[in-house]
Amino acid sequence: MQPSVVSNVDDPALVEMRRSQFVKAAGELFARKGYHKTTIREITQGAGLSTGLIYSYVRSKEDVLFLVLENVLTSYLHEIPLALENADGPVERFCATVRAYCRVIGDKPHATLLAYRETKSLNPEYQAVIKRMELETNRLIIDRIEECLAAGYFRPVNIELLTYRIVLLAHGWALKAWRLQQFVTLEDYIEEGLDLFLNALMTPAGWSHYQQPERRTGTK
Amino acid sequence: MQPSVVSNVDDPALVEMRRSQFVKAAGELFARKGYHKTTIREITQGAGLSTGLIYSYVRSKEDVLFLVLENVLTSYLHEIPLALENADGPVERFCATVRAYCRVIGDKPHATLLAYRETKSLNPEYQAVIKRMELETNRLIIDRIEECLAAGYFRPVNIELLTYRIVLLAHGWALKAWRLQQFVTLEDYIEEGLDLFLNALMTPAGWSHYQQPERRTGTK
Amino acid sequence: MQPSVVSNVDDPALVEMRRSQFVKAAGELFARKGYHKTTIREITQGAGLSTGLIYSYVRSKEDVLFLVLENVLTSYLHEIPLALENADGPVERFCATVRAYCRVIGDKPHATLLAYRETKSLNPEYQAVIKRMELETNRLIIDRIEECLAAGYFRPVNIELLTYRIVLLAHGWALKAWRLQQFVTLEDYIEEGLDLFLNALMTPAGWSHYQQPERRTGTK
Amino acid sequence: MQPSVVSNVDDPALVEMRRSQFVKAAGELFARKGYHKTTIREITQGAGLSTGLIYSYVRSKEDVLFLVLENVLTSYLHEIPLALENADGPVERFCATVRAYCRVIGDKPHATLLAYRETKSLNPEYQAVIKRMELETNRLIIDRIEECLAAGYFRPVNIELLTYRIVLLAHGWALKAWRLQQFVTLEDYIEEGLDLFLNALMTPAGWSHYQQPERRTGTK
DNA sequence: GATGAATGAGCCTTCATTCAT
DNA sequence: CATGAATGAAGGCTCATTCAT
Repeated sequence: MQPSVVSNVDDPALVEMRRSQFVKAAGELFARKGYHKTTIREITQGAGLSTGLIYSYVRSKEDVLFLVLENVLTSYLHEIPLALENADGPVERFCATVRAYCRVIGDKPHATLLAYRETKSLNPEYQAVIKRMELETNRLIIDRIEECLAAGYFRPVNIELLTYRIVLLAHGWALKAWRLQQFVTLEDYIEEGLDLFLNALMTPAGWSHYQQPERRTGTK
Repeated sequence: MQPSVVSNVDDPALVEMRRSQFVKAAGELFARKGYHKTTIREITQGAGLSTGLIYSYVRSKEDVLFLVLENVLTSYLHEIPLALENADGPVERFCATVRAYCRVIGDKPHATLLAYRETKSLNPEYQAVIKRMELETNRLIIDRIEECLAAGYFRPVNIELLTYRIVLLAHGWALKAWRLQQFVTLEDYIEEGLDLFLNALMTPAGWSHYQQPERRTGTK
Repeated sequence: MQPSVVSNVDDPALVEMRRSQFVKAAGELFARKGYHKTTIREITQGAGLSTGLIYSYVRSKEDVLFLVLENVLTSYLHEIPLALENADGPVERFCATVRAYCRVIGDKPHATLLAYRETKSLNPEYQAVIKRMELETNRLIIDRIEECLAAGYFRPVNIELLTYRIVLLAHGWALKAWRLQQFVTLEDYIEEGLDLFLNALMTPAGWSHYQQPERRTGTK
Repeated sequence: MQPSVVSNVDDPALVEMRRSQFVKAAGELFARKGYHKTTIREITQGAGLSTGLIYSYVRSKEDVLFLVLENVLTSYLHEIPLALENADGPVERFCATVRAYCRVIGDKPHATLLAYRETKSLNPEYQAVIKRMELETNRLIIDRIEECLAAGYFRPVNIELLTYRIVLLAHGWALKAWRLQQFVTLEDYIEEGLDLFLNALMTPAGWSHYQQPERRTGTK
């Protein structure tokens, strides 16, 4: 991994610690007020440190935004795979991943919103890094789909497109949570969404191997 | 309609014309550089007019953003219903609306991205107006769903939730066009999406009344 | 008299009329909001005319201020001498002039305040004209003092200084009216002030010829 | 004292120093060019500091004006009472205060003129503070008058009114210095003014206790 | 003569960034 | 390493003035 954001300070543990302080404060402020309306002073004050110090750990305000977004994406990359630990078959693993993705986003929808809103405020290089990380996250889903296809449990599909449909299922909650929350819980939103996909995707072989959970809406 | 943005100038035709000039220039700049990085000077130059003039037609830079977003939403509200003119049955009307929604957004994805990115830059009052307009647009879909339900062509569903799934189908294209375009056309994206929903929603009665187009992916 | 403020318009009667419209509106606005916080638009709107028109009767905003101030000073020059019509002896004429001066100012204290506040906003040439007019007004007092001296009714005094003491008596009311009004009427303020001066100035010969009004405070 | 003007900077000594730099520069500029024609850049340059810095010590340009005026009034409040140190009897103390007031104003007439000219440029709250300070200054005079009355050295008078006559004596010099200087010195202006008042005010008891200075104009 | 839309210079204020301590 | 005062470029907005109609 490239040392995308450079620091004046040598001690890596200190760098790590200070950055996480700034990123935490900045994340909250950016989510609430937006990147441009947040000042460096607010960030450093929020972190309980002095104004100038942040420039020992970051070259510019833009770096801070990048670190915040990188942080969000990295957490996805770390947390989603944990869901596979207790999942057995290919379909179960697919479902577990979708649920994990949705829950991770449902857990901090503001972070995802922030990514949608402010990624464009980054320079092209940083944007590219963020996009690359999104693609890495997508891979978590793609791999599950391919497992299901390999097992003959899913019909042939455009894998990339299906992946994005699932990404949009997850992100959709963050994007429209302000309204969706009024008439559905996150868990119901997930299950109904999964149901939709499984019904369209699963082969008979798939169904026979898949232990469906109780609640199902559009059974065939 | 509330005269949400006031003007110094009396002649309504002139107001209309100048505003559309400013809105056009601003829309392009906001989409390319973002709201905050765009200056009033750039907007007025883009419109071929002098710096100060814009303040005869708008009270603040924020007003310009509101007008741009209002303009986008209004165009949706006007253009989507046109698709109903040649659609006969309830399901056909539903499909026509979904297609129209997706195409309207596919036509100017930057406008939709702008709405996602910058609505938060508006004051709460303006945000509320924008949200209300989004709900009005949703109604175009809700009405189609209810027609299908009334005719017994769709199974019982959570209407609001289904509406948002369709909204996300349409918006999803704008949000992820940078990647989706690489492996699917808008039309295929639409049809496959529609297919997914119809398979999950349609009753046998629905199928017997609905003239499916040639291309279908997940046949029953 | 120099045509200090020039106009594009030929018809003198029209010039006179329009100017008085603008001066009236401007006078009120300047007194209320100050010269700099008043806009040309407010003035023209206050006069019920269009923005551009004022520049046919005046070269600049500064000209308007000059006209307003000139107007005030001119009115003093016209109104104060009227008090002499019914005044007989030198002392009576002196007193009548002092009273008239104070009353003229008491009548529109805002105009005098405006002169104190905004004369410095004029260019040096205009300031000089205003000062010259003030000196002309002073002459109305000086002449009265000289009459009393010539008659042997006033002791020898520094005429200019005495004049300014009287000017300050009059202007003082305008300058401090906000407080003075709370514990004295203008008429009492005048009479007590006059009394002060007469006691200090009058010779025995003066007293024997002067019909004192009833009310006197500090009699010897 | 209320912290009417707030500062970003903590160190009180620094705040004090910087403010006095800005106030000094601003005071001169305001007196020469007026408040509105003076720019923040001129003030900061005059203080030898950078443009933005002033906003660490002041919230707005208006604050600067307030500080300048407050500074003037405060200096009156501090300096005038010093005159009492060597003054013995009530009348001596009265005269000393009047002289001190006149001299303080004669020392920096521009400051007093500035107060007359620009107080209205302040918001109502600040105006009220300034007026309150003027009343505090008046108290310095009122107290002297009351001493003289208590001792039976002055005849009964309207104290407030007399106070304002003295205030106007002092301010009058600032207001008309441009002309008065041409035919009288400040000291003569003061003594002649005092003389006028004493002759009108003093009781026989007063005279017998008061050591008149040599120079007297209107002797009894 | 009258109108009012258009111009554009200029000002207050903000805030990312620097650097002396 | 940390602090926070200082810098100065840049942007939103106002408004006197012009000029085509």
